[in-house]
Amino acid sequence: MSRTEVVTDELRQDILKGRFEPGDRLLEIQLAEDYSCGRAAIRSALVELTAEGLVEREANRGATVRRITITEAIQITEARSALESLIAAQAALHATSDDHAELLAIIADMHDAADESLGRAYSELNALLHRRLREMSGHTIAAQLVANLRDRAAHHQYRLALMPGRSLESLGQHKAIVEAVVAGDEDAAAQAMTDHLHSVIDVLNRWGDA
Amino acid sequence: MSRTEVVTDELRQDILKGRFEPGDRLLEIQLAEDYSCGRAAIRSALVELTAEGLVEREANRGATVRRITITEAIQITEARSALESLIAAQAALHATSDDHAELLAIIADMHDAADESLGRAYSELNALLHRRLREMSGHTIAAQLVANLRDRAAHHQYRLALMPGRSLESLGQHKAIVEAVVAGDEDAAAQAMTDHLHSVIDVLNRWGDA
DNA sequence: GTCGACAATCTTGTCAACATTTGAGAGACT
DNA sequence: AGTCTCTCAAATGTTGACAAGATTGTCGAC
Repeated sequence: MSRTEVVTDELRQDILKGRFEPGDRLLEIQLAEDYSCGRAAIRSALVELTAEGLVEREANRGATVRRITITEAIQITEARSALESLIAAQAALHATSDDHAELLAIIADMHDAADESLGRAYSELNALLHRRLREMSGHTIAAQLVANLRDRAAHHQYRLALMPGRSLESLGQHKAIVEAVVAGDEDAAAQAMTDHLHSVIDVLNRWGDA
Repeated sequence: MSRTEVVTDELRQDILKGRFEPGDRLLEIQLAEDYSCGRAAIRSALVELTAEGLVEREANRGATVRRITITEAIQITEARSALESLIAAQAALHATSDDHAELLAIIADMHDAADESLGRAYSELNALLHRRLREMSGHTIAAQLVANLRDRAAHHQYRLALMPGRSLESLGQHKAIVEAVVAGDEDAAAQAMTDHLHSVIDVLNRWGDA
C-alpha cells in the first residue's frame, strides 16, 4: 500500500470522524506536514475525496470540507432509499440461512442497546446491519453507491443518532426489514426498507422547517 | 479552467467515445505527450476517473480502461432503474408547463427517428430525454449518480442502440413516461421508468445467457 | 471618508528529476 | 528441458522547486 493511499484513507477518516468541520480549509502544505508526506500525496487525496463528495475544490482557491445542507441530506436519503430498497430485495433473494441467523442476532443486540444511554452502541449496530445487508445482497454497484452516500451525510447521521427516542422508533422498522429478508420476501423487504428511510426523511424534513 | 481539468475532460471523453478500448493500458508518460502536459495532470485525471469507475488502477502497475462485464452492466442498470424512478417521480412533481411542451416535442422527434436507419439520431434523443428529466427533477444527487452510471455502462449502451427493433420497443415506454410526467402523476411516472429500464435489463440478461 | 489601483503574500498549478517497484528475459545450474 | 536467480528496463511513486493565479492590505486621489 503506497503512502498516497494511506494518506487518502487517513484524511477521509479524519473528515468522517469530525476532526475537520464542514467549511474548514484544507491547505495542501499544512496537511502535507500533518501527515508527513509530500504535497502530491495530499493533492491526490483531495482529488479523490472531491469525487466522493466529501471535499469541495475551487480552482486556485483551495479545498474545503464540503458542507451538506439539510436539503442535500434529504436528497441523499431519498437516493439511499431507492438504492437500499433494491439491496434489501436482493438480500432477501440471496441470503443464506447463516446470514439469517446473523441478522436475527444483530436485531437481538439492537433490542438490548435500544436504551437511551446506549445511543452509540445502537448506532454502530445500525451501521453493521445496513453493511451486512449490502454485502449479502451481492449487488456491488448499489452497495458502493450507498456506502458513499452514507459517508456524505455522515455529519447529519450523527445528529440523528442523538435524537431521544429515535432508537426505539427505528428498532421496529429494522425488525420488519430483517423479518422480510429472512422470509425471502423481496417485495416486503424493499417496502420495509423504503418505510424505514422515509421515516428518516421525515425527521430531516422537520429539521429543515425549524 | 486549469490545464488539469481540461485534460481530465478530454481523457474522459476519449474513453467514452471509444478512442480507448476496455483493457487498454493508460501509460502516464505516453498520455502526457498525447495531451501535451506534464505527468502530474495525467495522474490527477486518472485518480478522478478511477473514482468515477471508468479507469482501473493497480498500485505500481499502472492504469487501464475499466472493463464492464455483462453482470456489472445489469447491476448498473438496476441501480439506474431505482434512481431514475425517483427522478421521474420528482420530475412529475416539479416540471412546468414549458417543460411539458419540451418533453412532448422530444417524443415527437423520437417518433420520427424511430426508423431503423436513424439509430444514431434516436439514441441522441434518448440521451436528451433522460438528461432533461434529470434536470427537471431538481434532484441533484440522484441526477449526478445516474449520469455517472450511464457513463460507466456507455460501451454496452452503445451496443444496445444498435439492436434492430429496439427503437420501436422503447418508444412506447418513453411515451408512457412523458405522459405520466405531463399528467403530474408521480407514481405512474416512477412505474413507467421502472418498466422501461427493466426492459433494458431483459435485453442485457439475454446477452448474458448467450 | 470612500473608492480604485497597486503591491505583497499566500496558495494552488505545473514541471522536471530522483527513488522505488514490478515484470521479463538472459544465463547458469540441476 | 525445466527452473531458479540475477540483472535490467520500464513504469509508477515521491519530492522539491518554480510559475501562475487569487486574495488581502495599503496607499493615494478624489
